[in-house]
Amino acid sequence: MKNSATPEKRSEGPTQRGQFKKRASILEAAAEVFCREGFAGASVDEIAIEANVSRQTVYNHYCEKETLFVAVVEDVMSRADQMLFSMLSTFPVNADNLEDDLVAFSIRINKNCFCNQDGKFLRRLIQNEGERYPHLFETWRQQGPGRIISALGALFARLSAGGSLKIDDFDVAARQFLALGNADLQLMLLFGQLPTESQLESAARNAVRTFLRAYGTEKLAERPQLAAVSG
Amino acid sequence: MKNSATPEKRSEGPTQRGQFKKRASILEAAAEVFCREGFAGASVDEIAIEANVSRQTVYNHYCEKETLFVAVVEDVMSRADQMLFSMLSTFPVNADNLEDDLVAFSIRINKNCFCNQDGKFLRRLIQNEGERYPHLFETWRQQGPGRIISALGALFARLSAGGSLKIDDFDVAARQFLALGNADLQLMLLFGQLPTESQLESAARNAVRTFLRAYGTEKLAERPQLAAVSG
DNA sequence: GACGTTTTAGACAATGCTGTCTAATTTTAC
DNA sequence: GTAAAATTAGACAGCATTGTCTAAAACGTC
Repeated sequence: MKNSATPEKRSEGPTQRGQFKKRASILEAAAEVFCREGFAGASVDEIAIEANVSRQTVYNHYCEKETLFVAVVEDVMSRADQMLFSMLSTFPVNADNLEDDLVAFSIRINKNCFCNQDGKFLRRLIQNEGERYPHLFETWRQQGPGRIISALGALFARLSAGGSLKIDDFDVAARQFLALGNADLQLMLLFGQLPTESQLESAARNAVRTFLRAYGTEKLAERPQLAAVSG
Repeated sequence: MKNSATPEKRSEGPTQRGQFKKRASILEAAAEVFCREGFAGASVDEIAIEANVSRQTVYNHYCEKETLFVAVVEDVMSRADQMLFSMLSTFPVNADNLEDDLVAFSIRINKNCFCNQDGKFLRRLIQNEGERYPHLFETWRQQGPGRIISALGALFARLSAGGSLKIDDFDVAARQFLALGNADLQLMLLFGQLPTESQLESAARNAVRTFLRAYGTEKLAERPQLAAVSG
């Protein structure tokens, strides 16, 4: 009874035993190649080679290129999702040292959500294929940015109620916080480059400083801005 | 002497007479298709059909798909460039009504640079092919965002000297101004959607309000923020 | 109307990619 | 060690695409 492993239409390939290493290796390689070449430009051969796997094995696990693509996107999204969750659940709310806390938070969210390989993948693929696979990214849209915004908004609401901030619209402030945190990095990110530690640091400092100038209460001393990121 | 119109390696196709309509039509269609499908996904046939032109005509004007792609990118970039120039050269510096002036400017720069078809094209293509064609986009990087930033920085320096603003680092402030102007629109832009007039308006209001809270001098009354953009 | 140029439709070879198939080989569980 | 499951290399058909070529048609200008 050969070919019993052939994946049916929506099956997920070899089902029973513990050969997860191949799957993981395929997913990882596929993410790399899809990110580099786009969906149309990526060839299954290239992915198989980069995964140290035969092409047939790829087709054993994922019946079509598109199935593989969807699996990769879902994999990256779920990783990004749990990363985001762990980040939001550990945010310190000390209120004293608010500036340093916000800087640390901005650095962490940039490093772990926007400025890593997964963030690059999602940005690129959503921008390219988002219109072609509306429902595939729609869930991410709600669970990713949507949850960041509302969690940040809730945080700002608490800080506002506690008197550390003075904010009218919490969601607007949340979007602005994220936008300011990317202000110095956007150009590099557009070109696919990832920032260094010190670029992350100075971008976050500049962002938080301006954010607190706009929304902070009168506790904050005025310090000079850091130098711009050349990127 | 047939085939005298065949483009040599770097020639630009049929040279003498006034058949610019075909060229323009090809460039327009190619921009559309490259933007929609990416470089690898776009077929020359598709472009020819969308341009109402035979495939051979495309090859008469541009000897390869890549030649056409470079021409399209340069065309879009030059259009974006002169649009940017006309925008920066007409900025009003009244200093009274600073808020409304900045709002109008933010709307105009978003509408004419980031949130139109050319902006969408450049964002998409740079993100996808930027690493593959480094020098092609490098000039844009300097002449596009670079000039916006420094022109805005210079403007802010003037306003700062005149006492309307209080800014430490003008380039940082310029980047932040642009980032704030996009804060409410980034998600739509990522998904390839273009904002409506009223979304542009409210995004700009929110941005300028926060910007002036951070950098304005004490002339500004406090008004409530507008509702968030749902897009 | 004549002439040179441009455009067109279609055929064409070369190439690369997708997805299938097969038969041999390796891995894994027990 | 054995048997089932998974992997491999390779060949393969089908298809789309790129870029070339040709001969006919359309165009523009004088």
